[in-house]
Amino acid sequence: MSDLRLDDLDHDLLALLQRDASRTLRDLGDEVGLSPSAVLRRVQRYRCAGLLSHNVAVLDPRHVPEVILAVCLVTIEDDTPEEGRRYRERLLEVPEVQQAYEVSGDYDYVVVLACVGMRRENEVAKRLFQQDPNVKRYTTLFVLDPVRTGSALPTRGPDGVGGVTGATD
Amino acid sequence: MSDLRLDDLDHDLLALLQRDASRTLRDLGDEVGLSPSAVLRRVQRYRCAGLLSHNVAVLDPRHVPEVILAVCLVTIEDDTPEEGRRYRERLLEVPEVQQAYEVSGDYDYVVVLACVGMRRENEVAKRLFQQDPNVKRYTTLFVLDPVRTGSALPTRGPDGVGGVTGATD
DNA sequence: TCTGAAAGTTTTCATCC
DNA sequence: GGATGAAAACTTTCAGA
Repeated sequence: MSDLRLDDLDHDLLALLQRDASRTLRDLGDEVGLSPSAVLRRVQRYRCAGLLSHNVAVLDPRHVPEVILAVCLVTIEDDTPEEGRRYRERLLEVPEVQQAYEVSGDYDYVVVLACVGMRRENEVAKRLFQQDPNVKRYTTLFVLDPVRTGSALPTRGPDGVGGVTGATD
Repeated sequence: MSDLRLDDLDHDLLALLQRDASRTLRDLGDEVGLSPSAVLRRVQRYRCAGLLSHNVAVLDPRHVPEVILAVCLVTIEDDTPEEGRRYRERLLEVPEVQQAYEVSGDYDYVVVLACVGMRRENEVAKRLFQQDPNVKRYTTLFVLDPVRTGSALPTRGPDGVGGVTGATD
């Protein structure tokens, strides 16, 4: 794992790829002022470093009928690290768990569920929260409007903050 | 906007594409038992219907140093629909707002922030929550462990629930 | 609607600047 | 580091079953 210095072009490319990964190397190069092969060399560096992990297709939720999004705020019983590990494994077993975060503060976990139909939503909530012995209490916030979705990460901070590390193979 | 009937192969393909959109048509076809051109025809149907919107690159947060994820739970002052619209616009102006949901229940908005450095995190929280006249109160849950991230949607429910609609162009 | 082959791009790599 | 040009691979189209 070594440092991977990123210049402005790198930050731009990473932002573009996080918005749309289907653009050609030529297209990307035209936008940032580089040849296709120069873009490729940089992209390969990101991949080798483990910074760029993979590409995913994004579905438009408006075209998946009956899809329900819900944010669940979970408080767990005081438990051992081992029990926590097992609870996270149980979360990962359910494909409708779109996101799950262990957090600090007023709750212990934030879980985003994406289900087809309210019936499935209830099944999942029952399994993961009501019937789970590790869960003390939980509350569900149903999503009325997904104002913004995605998993884009910024790569640079306000000033010089934000070098990037990656494995050098 | 018309119905787009999906069979089991379609559900499988959509799940595969949401996991990894870089696989070739041949590769996908081999996995589900279809020729590359048959896969292409189906994928084009999803795109024309608006179901498949675009592809994005996923960064590994472990290789973006100083990246901080936080889930903010926001309660707003009673406001008009117009004020709500303007608040959502202010959220969308900030690139560090990775996700934002208007929700029902104990809070009004759930906002996921992804920032490089705690300093930037504080700047953004100040701007969007502390200084905003529409916000009554908010609480921040810092992410200790991103157990699962992503934006994958299921396309089928427990039983026959979950036909898919899309625009036919 | 699928298969299989042909045409057109894109990605990739070696080479040079 | 970046540009150029050739080779390989993939996507896309189309005729035929």
